[in-house]
Amino acid sequence: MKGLISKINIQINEKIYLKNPESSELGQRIITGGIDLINEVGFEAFTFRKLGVEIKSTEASIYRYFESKHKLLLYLNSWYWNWMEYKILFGLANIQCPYNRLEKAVVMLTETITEDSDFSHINEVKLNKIVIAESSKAYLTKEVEEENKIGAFAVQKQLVQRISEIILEINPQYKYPHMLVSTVIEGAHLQRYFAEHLPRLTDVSEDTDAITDFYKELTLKAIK
Amino acid sequence: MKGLISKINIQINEKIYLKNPESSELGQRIITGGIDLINEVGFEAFTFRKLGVEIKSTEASIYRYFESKHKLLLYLNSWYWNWMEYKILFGLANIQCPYNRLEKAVVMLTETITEDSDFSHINEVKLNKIVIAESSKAYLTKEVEEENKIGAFAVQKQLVQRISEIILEINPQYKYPHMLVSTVIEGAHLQRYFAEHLPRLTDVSEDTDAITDFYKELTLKAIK
DNA sequence: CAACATCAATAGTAATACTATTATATTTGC
DNA sequence: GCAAATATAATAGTATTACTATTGATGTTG
Repeated sequence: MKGLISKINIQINEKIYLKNPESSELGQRIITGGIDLINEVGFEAFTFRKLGVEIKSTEASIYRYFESKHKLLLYLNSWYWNWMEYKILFGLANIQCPYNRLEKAVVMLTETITEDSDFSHINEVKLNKIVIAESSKAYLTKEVEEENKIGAFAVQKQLVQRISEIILEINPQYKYPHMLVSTVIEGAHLQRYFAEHLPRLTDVSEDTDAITDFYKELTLKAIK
Repeated sequence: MKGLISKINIQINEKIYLKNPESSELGQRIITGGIDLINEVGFEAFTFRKLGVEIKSTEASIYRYFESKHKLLLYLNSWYWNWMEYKILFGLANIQCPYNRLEKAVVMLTETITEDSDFSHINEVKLNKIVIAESSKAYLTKEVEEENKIGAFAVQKQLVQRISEIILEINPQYKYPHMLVSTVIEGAHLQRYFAEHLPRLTDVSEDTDAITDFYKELTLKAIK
């Protein structure tokens, strides 16, 4: 089982980094250590200096790999969505019925990641937490459009496109497939965050996964 | 018309500021100037020093009113949701049918603000842009829970609660009213942002207001 | 094995977020 | 009516942050 997926090499847009962190041992430590530290202190308090101490390197060396901490966040975000796309592609491979395909995709997009696939030095459970709490900061900036031009958000857009196509297969008349998919993706992340920190904004239930349930139901009703 | 609404005084949680910006002329300049500057340069690049120059005061004087730029953002956010609650309360006053009440509320929550109500020194059109692009940064921090404890997000929570109650009036069996409402509110903001900066993630149409249309339809179908 | 490229460390700079202290008005109590 | 108390904002900082210029060490190739 591990065989197939472990061979997958996640390719990140070259314009996001200065030097490919996959290409050296220090680069990999920057990524794993960065994920740990951002999770620990949050993106605002995260600095390359602190990361340097953590991974026993220096600020300046980290700047060889990433122009800024914002670019590192773009990298992590891209990695996550690349990984998610593989995961979904793989998960949908044997499903023919578009209804079932859509349902499975929504579940995979909205469920919490609880297992590290372990095919790289990147822990997807921790990375999922960063995507939930920090990734909107990757595009809510004055630089979005330039970063979009260099392809920093291409993976997400492709994934939204792919799932929109399944929706159109089910209901070719449906007017808002992209809005629905991006609402589900971003909404689910927000709900997970709310459930943990601002429960009054959500409807948490202990046993079943209310968030996945809610978005599954919402999607299927919306495209009817 | 202006009579009624102009008498409304928006009260902000005292724990958010050091000195009430409504209480002095400088305080009001901090708010109006702050809104302008955040809109212009974005929250990351916004500093109290720059604001001081803009409003012909100083950094230190602004620190008399707000402990940090983050607290100023919390203030603007609270002000906006307080204003929105008044607006919705007012807008629903003469509507009896819960279906129509819900529909009107969703429209008011998701439409773009194009007119400044002009009953204060605060421009709601500009403030709406800040809420869309920056307000998630108000709660996506490691300090959320403490800030939540002092009531920084009480207004939003109350509004979500109010609209959830309308939903339950229509369908008392519906399991996820809070999730639906917060998904609609945050989703609509995100879609407006995407439509402007990352159109591939949405379905923009020039003539009608696709975003309001989408969320109206989504809400009504969801609670069926 | 010399030329060249790759790599990471030292030691900075400019700008940012935030504060301690003082000077100047304004209000209040008697 | 004026001294004491208070409100107000300015000056002049500090500590930290994001980011860079330069150099020395290591590895690679013709």
